[in-house]
Amino acid sequence: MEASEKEKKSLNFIETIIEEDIKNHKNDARVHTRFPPEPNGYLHIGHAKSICLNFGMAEKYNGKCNLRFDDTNPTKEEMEYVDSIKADVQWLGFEWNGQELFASDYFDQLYDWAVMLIKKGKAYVDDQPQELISQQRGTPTRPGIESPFRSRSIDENLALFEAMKRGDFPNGAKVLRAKVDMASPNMHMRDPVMYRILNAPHHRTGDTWKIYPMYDYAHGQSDYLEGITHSLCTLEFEVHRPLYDWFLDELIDTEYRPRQIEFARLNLSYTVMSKRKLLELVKNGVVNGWDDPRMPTIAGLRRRGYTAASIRTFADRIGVAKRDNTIDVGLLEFSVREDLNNIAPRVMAVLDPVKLIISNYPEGQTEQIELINNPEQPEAGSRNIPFSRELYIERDDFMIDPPKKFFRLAPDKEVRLKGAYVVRCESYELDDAGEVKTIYCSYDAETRSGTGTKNPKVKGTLHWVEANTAVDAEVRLYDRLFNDEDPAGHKEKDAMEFLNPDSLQIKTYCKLERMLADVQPEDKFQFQRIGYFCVDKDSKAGQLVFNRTVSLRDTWAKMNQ
RNA sequence: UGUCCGAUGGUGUAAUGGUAGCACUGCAGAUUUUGGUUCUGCCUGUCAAGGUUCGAAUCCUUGUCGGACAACCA
Repeated sequence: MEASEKEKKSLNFIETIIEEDIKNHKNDARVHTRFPPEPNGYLHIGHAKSICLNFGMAEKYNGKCNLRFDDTNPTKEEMEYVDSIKADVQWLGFEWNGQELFASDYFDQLYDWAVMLIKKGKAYVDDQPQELISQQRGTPTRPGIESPFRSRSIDENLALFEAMKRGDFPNGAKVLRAKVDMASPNMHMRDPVMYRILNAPHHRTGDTWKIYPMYDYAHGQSDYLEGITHSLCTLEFEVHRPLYDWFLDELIDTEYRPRQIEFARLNLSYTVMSKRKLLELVKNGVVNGWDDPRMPTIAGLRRRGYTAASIRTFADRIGVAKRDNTIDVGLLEFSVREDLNNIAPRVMAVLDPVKLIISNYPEGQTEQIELINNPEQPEAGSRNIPFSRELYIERDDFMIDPPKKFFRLAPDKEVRLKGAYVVRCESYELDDAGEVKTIYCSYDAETRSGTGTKNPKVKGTLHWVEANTAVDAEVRLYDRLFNDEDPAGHKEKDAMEFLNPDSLQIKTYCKLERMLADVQPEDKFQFQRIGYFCVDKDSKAGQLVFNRTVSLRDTWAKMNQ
């Protein structure tokens, strides 16, 4: 049955290719992918798509997936990022094949191959400065012209390249170029640079190397050395593919060949995704670091309260194709709500408290109210919370002069207090500022939940917290960082002009039911009727801090828009 | 005035020459001691024009629109 279900499910274009390759016994019908981040920044939700794809294909086809750091540029890369990337991949729930790998593991082999290319007359040392080489490359619509050093003798090239390796020249003095075709309509084939001189220590190879390979020269061969079969990358590398194949053609002679396949990167509405823009947000202090809960980074989403499972489901839902796409950020929110709805314990929390006094409830009396922990999970059981004469309810749940469809509390109106009694608003008191200070109600002792004696139909049920036992907390309400659907998509305006000034709202005087006094960072809850919240890493006993992951669907708020 | 890639409801994604489906969103209703969840129903789509074919989202031609490419970045 499972097999027939699998057959029915349609394939994305990558799965189609893979299944075709398996059928043809290409590369011994192996499937081996890799996730190849450059360790120069934090992973974001776009990387998550790639991670889920690469690891997902390996899982689905009983293959393997490597984690390989593309560390060919020592001036940009740091060990710190290696660690954060590993942590993020693991948190997402994936296990890479063996040890993590590095392109720098292959520097020796890459060098030998470069020498081989020189000997074949397919590579040469160019002495020209960067600007000149750049000029000679032409433009997409005009062919380039050949470097005067292009026809150097093999021996000279060999000697020069070795001298480059030795460190005889300053940065930028020379480069090694592949001899391909300066007239190619593909810019990347116009004698691309293979090696540049970089007198910089590498985070793994230290001072061993003075020259470092370029991405194009390193990536395909790294894939080859690792036995990668399907090298999945984003669309912008499409034009690099002929070069990817060119190096492999010149260098190797086996039947096994890795194949580069490109897919469209993820774009999310109301979000920026480029490393540069993300860095700008951090550097300018718009957010508080890479793991700010408003950031689309894995670390940010995690701190925000997203579950790994919800991100994986999201990645499944958005699919994979080659056309440019912008996913509605609402789909991400839907995915996390769906997961949290199933797993998050329900608790009572009042974010904007106003005192409610039940005038006819005996002073000093307390009773225990039993509340279901999670209606979606009967086995999660129930708990008791105290109820007494003085409670807090949400300010929004009371209106002096309510509109017709307002199902909550108002003068002379009745509501049920969740799990407890039906109360009727008798009067209210304002403070000097004209804000509601206290609401006075009466209760009907026979309406207690579960007793069944009396169950009047009331339209609304409110959450509440017992005043004396409530614990205080700070709650951080997050909203989208940008007000514009495509903040980075404007030619004339910078994304930063569309920043949402209300992306963070801090509630300082929240009242929570007492069981929340003892929670740990990343613990997740549904604050009944409000949304999903998780404990922030800033939280301490006695100084609780919660982040709003996402609000509940709110048809009432929608009606009032 | 180059090369390559792409175009299916509002947003994504299927249909691989044979009934345009699914998800999200939106709308309407049912259930509900969360205005949550769940359930039901509905709206909305093949970029255009030709051609091939009994039959085209799918194949061909032309056009239109969008994207990528000119780091010693990845």
